Amino acid sequence: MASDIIDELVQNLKATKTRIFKDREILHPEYVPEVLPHRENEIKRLAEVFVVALRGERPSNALLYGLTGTGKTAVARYVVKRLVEKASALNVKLEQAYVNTRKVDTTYRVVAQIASSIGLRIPPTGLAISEVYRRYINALENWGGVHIVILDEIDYYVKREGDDLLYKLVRVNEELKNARVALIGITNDVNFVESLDPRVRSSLGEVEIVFPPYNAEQLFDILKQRAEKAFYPGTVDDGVISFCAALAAREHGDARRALDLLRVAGEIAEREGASKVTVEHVKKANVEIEEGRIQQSILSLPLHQKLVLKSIIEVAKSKGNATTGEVYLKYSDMARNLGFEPLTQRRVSEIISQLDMLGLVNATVTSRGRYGVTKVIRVKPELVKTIEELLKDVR
DNA sequence: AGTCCACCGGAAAACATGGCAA
DNA sequence: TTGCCATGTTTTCCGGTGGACT
Repeated sequence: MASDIIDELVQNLKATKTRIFKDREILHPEYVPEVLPHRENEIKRLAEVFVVALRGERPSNALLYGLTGTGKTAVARYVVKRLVEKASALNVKLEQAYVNTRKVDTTYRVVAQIASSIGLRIPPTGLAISEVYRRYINALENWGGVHIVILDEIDYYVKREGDDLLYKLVRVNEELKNARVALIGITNDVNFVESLDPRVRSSLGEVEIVFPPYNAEQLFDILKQRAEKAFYPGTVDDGVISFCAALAAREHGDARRALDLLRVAGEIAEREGASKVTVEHVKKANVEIEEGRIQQSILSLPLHQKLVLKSIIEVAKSKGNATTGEVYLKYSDMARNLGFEPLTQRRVSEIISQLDMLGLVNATVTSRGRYGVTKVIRVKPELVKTIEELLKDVR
């Protein structure tokens, strides 16, 4: 029985596998293409600054700004990758470290990851940060090359952990005799720089490069270029591509978004066994991306978060909205019925804020005068069903 | 003009876990 | 083994607050 289903899927896979995608990887956000259209100026500026690394000198630090999906990361990785290739051809000691400080989110782990790119293994925990730091500097000194460190999304990091690490990294060269460290900071938040210690700012931002958003035509070129490699000829018309470009251009020219749309549209087309990707597929992709994001975030919620969300739904269903106090009562009940000790209201309040940030509910602090200040929580009606369904049997 | 509600949200500290080094 | 460390979650404590109500 079950094997029939599997057989069928495997049949489908064989039948459709090669029809639309030639190489799906090309559309993945991580992929760094050989050519970056409409970023020639940025590439040139960054390369001009960093090329001195090939002489073993320390390049100026650079700071790249721009909204999400404007090619900051791609440009940085592209330039550095090319330089490292050149360096090994010229026998120059040059290495790169790339850290996304939103994913790798503590000082310890950031330093550990930077260090690992010059072959230094740091245990996942157990050491004092100062010790990790010392080991990195020693390793650098023994190695004696130029280390280019790309810190992606540093605004997130600095908001959480402060700028101590940046301060140290920026001044690390003072402690080094043989080796050099150069930084490339990447941020989405233009105001972020203001919040930095002035000394860090001036030295991290020795060179600043601003990435303007792409417009629809530029997005079209980017998609077109990738689509030619990712899809078989004749499976994706220009009309489809420009539709993706237009949708993404509406969202401040986010190229990542555009690529996602195109990739998911292709996947849908493939699933449906269509021979071409159509505008309809793109529309479906647009919906699917959003729904998938929501489902994903609900299902991956920890138990208490789920209970809180469930309580919100139940309270809001009868009244239209809910307040922290009401939700807390409901939640405490629920937790006790299931045999758990409820968390404190302070904590639940925080959980509600998190749910808000995930976009699952809408919580705004509102003063109701005589009746106190509280979060008024609302849930989008179209989400209620989905959430109820997904949280039906939380235990 | 002042009161006072019902929370907010920052800060610190407790607690739990997991790991290193010697 | 013992002592130290990082990290993540939650609790404890508490000053702060916008505006309806008196």
